[in-house]
Amino acid sequence: MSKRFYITTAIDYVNGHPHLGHAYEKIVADAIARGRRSLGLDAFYLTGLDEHGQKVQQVAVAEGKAPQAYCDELAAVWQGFAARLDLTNNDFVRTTQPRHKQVVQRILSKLYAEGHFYKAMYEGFYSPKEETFLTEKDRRPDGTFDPIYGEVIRLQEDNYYFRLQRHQQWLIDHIEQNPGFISPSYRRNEVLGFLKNNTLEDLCISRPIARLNWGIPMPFDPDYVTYVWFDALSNYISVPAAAGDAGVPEDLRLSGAAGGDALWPADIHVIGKDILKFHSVYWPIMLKAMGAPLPRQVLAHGWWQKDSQKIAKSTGNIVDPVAVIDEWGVDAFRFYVLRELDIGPDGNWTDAGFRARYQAELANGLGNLVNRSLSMLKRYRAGQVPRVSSELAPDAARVVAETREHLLQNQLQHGLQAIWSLVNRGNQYVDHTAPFKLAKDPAQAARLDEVLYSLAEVCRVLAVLLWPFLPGTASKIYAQLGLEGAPDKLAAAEWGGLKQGHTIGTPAPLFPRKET
RNA sequence: CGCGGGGUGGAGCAGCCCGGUAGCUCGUCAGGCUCAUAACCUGAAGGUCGCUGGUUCAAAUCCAGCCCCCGCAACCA
Repeated sequence: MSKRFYITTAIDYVNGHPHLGHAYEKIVADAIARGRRSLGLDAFYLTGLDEHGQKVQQVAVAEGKAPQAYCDELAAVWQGFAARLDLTNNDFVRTTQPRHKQVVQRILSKLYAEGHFYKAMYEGFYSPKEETFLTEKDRRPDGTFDPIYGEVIRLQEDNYYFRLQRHQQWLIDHIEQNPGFISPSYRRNEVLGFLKNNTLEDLCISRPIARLNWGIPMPFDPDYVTYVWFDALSNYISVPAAAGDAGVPEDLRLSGAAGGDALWPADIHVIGKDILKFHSVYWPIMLKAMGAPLPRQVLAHGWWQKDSQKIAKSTGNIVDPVAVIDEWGVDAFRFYVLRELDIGPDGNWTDAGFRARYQAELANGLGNLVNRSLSMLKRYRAGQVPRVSSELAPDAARVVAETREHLLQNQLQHGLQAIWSLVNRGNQYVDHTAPFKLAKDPAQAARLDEVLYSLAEVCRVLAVLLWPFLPGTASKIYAQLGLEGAPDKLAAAEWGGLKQGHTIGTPAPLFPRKET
């Protein structure tokens, strides 16, 4: 049995519509997944929705719908969104699916039986309006609470708690001994700092059914449902567990051994920096308690701002990914977010920056290179590929090697930079060799063949390199080259793929310039 | 002393972990070219790398302190 490459995103809370941040995370994970596949691995990409919780229940009721019907409607929106982003997710998990609920209940039963939970009374401030507990830290200096919480009452209730403290030391050791477990490294330091300077408080994992019934029932106590985070985090393992995955502890699997290669443990959990603690503290502890191996890496990305301001629906400072894709195409969107922002730091979306990258790098850079190269081949050689020559082979080989390394390191931004160095090299090459001049001199025919071959082949190599990032564009380049299939294997980037005598298709601008 | 991120030529960023000619895109100026989506290529101007100290033969890069922006602070990617 060997191991497949398994990558996940956070599952999104269904209460609301997709925005830039969601799109970014999904595209990052998709590019990594495609990159791994291009490198020859069998990659499985999971994304999905978190559908339980008070807000869902609340909104559904307000709209006069059953919560499940409400979720079904929005799930269609989110799945459509994934398709618009050109994601290659292999599955789409919804926490209301029977497979997920069954696995979560198995996990709960197991942990309960093994003494990881206890019941205790909680007493504290509670805001019915926001349906949230408040602590002393939420009080303002004068002792009152912010008006957004409405009337704040004192509440007592029994709940189940997950014992965390016993897990603190091994987790610290694990993070210290596995430098790649939390990435980037400054996020790792942040978690270590937290773990070393605080005592973990036990995690409340239940809600009384009287207050919230839209959740997974606690298998050992019908008066409670599972607290959302326990439910949500489990999705990463519930999907493989339901499929009988060989990497999941046997008592958690729903079906017998499915055979084939194991998915679990996950190779990468792509998440936002805001939920780092859940993924690097609570989730590993949950897994340890259930006897499952830990994921290899938690990869935390940053947040987008727009025009240096926080993105907020309330102020209207938003980016609508679907609107951008409608206007500019999905690859332009994917390109901007992947090229603009490295995985980790916060980024800043500006419409001017988007247009600038589109115009300069996509239209004038890549698009123009492909268009002029193929146009000349069409015009001077009737679209017939001349005999193989290799003047640009060293440049291509260098960029292929760099891109391969960057893909392995999940350095998507650097990968695109490397690829564009080849784009620029191609445009420079046209200028230096001036095939349009060679074409006027019959004595230069052999030289013209060399140049035209190198240009066409560079376009082909670029298509292969671009596949993880801009799959639609990569396919278009292949189509314009008259090639069958998808440029989805990096091995195909080896120089000399275009054969003499092959006839290319019809050149057309990949990224039309926009009048602005 | 809550936690974290950032301060690099006009704008936006990379480089900092693993010290050693300050790189990229846009913009500006001057040339070239005409195959191509008026795109492309070449060259130039422009930076005391937030401030102050320290370590070092050498610091944007390591250490200490300070100033200034910005996020987060249990269910928001």
